[in-house]
Amino acid sequence: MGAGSTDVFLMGFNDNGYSQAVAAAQAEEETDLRRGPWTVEEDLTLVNYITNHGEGRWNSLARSAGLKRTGKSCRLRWLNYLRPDVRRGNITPEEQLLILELHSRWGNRWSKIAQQLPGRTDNEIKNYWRTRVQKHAKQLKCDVNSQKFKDMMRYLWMPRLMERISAASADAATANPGVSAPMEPLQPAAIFDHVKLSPDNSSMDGSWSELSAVTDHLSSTPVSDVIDHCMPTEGGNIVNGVYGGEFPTGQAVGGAGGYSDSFLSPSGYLNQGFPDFEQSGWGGAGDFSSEDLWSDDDFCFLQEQLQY
DNA sequence: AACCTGAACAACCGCTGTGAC
DNA sequence: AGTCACAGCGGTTGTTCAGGT
Repeated sequence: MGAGSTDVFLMGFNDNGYSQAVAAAQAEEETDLRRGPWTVEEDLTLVNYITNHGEGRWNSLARSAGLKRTGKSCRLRWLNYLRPDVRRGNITPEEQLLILELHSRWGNRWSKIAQQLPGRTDNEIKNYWRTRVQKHAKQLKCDVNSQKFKDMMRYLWMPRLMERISAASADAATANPGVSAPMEPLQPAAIFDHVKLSPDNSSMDGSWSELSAVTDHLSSTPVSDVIDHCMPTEGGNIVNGVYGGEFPTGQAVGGAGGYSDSFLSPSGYLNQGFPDFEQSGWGGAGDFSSEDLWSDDDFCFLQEQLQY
């Protein structure tokens, strides 16, 4: 069936006067639309059709391709699974770091966050957040949206990820001098440099270069030092768990001065030192599983800190 | 071996924004 | 200006599977 005849075929479906929900329900009754997991045959049909005709006009596409699916279902299947550039597999530490950072800035704007992670879908990032990140919050008995947990991510989790990325990068360079590591992990600072900000991101206060400087500093600094020194002074300046774009770059890179040792106000729950994460099972450099971010010991320590 | 539980992922649902008419 | 279809987004639910008991 050519495109022309398709258009003629579709004409009868336009302007039918029903609301979307009613139309969808009716269509489902009349055409016995399929639901649930996609079969291999359906996948092939969809891929073949899009290869030949392109994507878009999903309701039309579904009918024209002969799929007993709603347009929404076809779109979702294509975008989240069948698209050639979809990346499968574990979320890398670099990606985790970026997700954490972007979520702290944008909240549950999954599609916006996904745009910064090539090949990752909003659904995948959303699932990652719900299953991994929220799990940690639950284990720590604090709300994922609480300041406590946000601070925890920003000052414990993210620096730790940066360390792991740097360590893995260094290991790869040592093991294979002159040969690129298979993963070619980005340096922490580079991760943020690679984020392409659209014009509407001007609300981020132009802080990415500053953030890069900070991440540079963090990645070359032991975690305990980070915890001790990376808190901004002048009232903390932490808004909604992020630095609000006012991180004093020069002071951060300079190290001495500019940051309060009192660390987290008002409770100071993280200013009492830091456990030896290497020894307590956070996994060594190069352990890139998405698990092992927190060991049991880590949780015990953190839970103690959170009892205030 | 059977059952239970929870993690991970896929898919659906409801709502909103947008463009065409 | 109002209505409609559609695309897209975020929240939620369903399914599968691995690990534990």
